[in-house]
Amino acid sequence: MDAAFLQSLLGYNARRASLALIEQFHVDMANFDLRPVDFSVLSLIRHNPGTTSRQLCQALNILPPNMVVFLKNFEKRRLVERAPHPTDGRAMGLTLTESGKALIQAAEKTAMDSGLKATSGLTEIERQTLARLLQKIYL
Amino acid sequence: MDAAFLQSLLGYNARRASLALIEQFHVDMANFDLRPVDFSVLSLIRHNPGTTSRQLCQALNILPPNMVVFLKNFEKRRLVERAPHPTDGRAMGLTLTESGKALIQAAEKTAMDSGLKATSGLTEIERQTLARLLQKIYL
DNA sequence: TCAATTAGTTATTGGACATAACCATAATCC
DNA sequence: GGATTATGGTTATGTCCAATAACTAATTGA
Repeated sequence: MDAAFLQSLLGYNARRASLALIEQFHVDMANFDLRPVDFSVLSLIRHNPGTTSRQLCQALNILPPNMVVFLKNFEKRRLVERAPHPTDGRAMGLTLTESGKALIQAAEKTAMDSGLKATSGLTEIERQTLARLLQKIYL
Repeated sequence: MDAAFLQSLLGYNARRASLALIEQFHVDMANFDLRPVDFSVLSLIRHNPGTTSRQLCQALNILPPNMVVFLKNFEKRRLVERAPHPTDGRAMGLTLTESGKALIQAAEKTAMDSGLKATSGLTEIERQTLARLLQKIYL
């Protein structure tokens, strides 16, 4: 099967690689019960304590109604807590609970290892080049 | 918002870049009424006339029941024709109609331009490097 | 002050992908 | 050569995820 033309398209290559990485992610993160988007949200809260739902939506390109579902789920799992925002009465400041911190800390380590496993054919230099070029596209 | 950690993960970068490329694809391909997966299927049939549904499924990592829907749609639009396979009585050989050829030929040109537009911050060398590294992940 | 904007939420919809079960033909192997 | 297994294709269905519409409450700003 000749797929040479498709393989000349960056969109095709990016999508196929992305799916391969996500597949590995699912395997390695099974113990955490975290999908990629869950992981991203928790990681952002960890590194930006007190952030709001809206800020997370903008950072991750997620629509607010969907974020509500994620956060509600995190609260039910006692991973995230919501406190009144200090300056904006409409917003809620988001922070991780102790178990949330423990979970995302371990999950981040696992995610890094998963990425390395899925890109075992690349050198460390190539990984850095790849990350840099991909960021030039979406940032 | 500090997203430095997420940006160190290749999976995150690949997914975000992939979504950005697909978004541009949708804009530019609006006139063709082809989603990325439709485009990929038609392009493969163009470059592999006589191929079977199963071969397309394997090449694009699509499950057979979903491919049926795509191909049925293409037949309804008079873009693809199915003929009895010369050697396998179960299979059908897939070819493009004249209008199918005309459509995908124009669509391929548009898709290439779309990819260039979405990666305007990259040099041609960088695009080639990126494609090569991404293929190392999923091939 | 009051109109416009923003943060958050609820309910619902639509699309993409996966699963189960099935028929017809091919290939395999006593 | 006939039974068994595997494969190509199909139908129906289910699930998960992203998008839309509509709403409340609070803030901003002319």
